[in-house]
Amino acid sequence: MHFRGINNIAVDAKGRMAMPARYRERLFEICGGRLVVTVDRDHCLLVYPLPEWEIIESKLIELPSLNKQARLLQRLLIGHATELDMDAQDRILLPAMLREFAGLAKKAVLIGQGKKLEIWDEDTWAEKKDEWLETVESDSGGLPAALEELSI
Amino acid sequence: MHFRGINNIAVDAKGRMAMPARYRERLFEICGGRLVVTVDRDHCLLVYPLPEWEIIESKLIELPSLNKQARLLQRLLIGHATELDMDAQDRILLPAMLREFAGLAKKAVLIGQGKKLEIWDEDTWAEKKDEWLETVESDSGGLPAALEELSI
DNA sequence: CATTATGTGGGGGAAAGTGGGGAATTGTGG
DNA sequence: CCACAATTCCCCACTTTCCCCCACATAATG
Repeated sequence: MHFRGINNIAVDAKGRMAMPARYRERLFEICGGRLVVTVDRDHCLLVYPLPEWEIIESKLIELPSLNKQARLLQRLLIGHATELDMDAQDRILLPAMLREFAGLAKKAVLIGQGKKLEIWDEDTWAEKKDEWLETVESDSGGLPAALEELSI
Repeated sequence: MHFRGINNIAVDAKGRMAMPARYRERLFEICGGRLVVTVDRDHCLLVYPLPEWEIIESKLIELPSLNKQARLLQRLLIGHATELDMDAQDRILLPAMLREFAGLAKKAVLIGQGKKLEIWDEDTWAEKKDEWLETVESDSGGLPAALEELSI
């Protein structure tokens, strides 16, 4: 049901990216290969099955229009949300603008994250990963309530 | 159903702008190509399908006339609202006054925002985007309740 | 080792985006 | 009311991008 795990992925000169085989069947069931890609504040890309994205989008649209934070999120997330269909070879074409945003060169990494997938530039991912390993240990102050009680 | 995603757009010397192909069919269904363009506080332009605009306009008109903010909004939004039809090539002609308002030069950006579209000058958009990305990270205090619990 | 599944790359046709000439329409001033 | 100017709109031509298709390379399977 959920996406998990990591895949090394090549992005070719045209900006295409093959969807790993293990996701294909499921993606066709869930959404007929219709995906939505958008940006994340950590400079990676988020990939949702279309129906899953629409739930999130609806929540965002319902937010009060005059609120500054709300508009900011709407513009970043909805503004960059691009609907992509998988082609006959089960690839998706990442728009140039989104590739630039995530600093995607030739080598990328696809990360399963539950209801969504994340695409990272390989180097960026490696850096961040090291960074997080340190942060998680030290900083356990100021967590939201739900996190304080989390048992993993 | 909703508008989303980003398009690079050229505004030609006459002030015309091609509507991206993926929106055309839908726009003709919804409103027969009849659009309303107006201004936004953030110096971009807002584009609504006519019926959608009429809902917004009604809400604005119903606001209390003695409230300063309300009058201000009414004058800005209703005052600048211009009805535009798409031409035979699916382009719209942006009035000079609105182009100036948004600082639109040759290169612009069209952003899907749910029920409406936004038109930005390319440079302005890039600046704002960077600004927002920083804001999102640092400032997560003082969010409306609906935002605190948002899971994306 | 043969055979199938999976990833990767590129050529070419179709569609979308862009720009400019000129006709038709509108508005303005005499 | 007419002449002139400005604007708007339609048409055509060019350029760029996208997407379908085929081909091969690499890895997994029996």
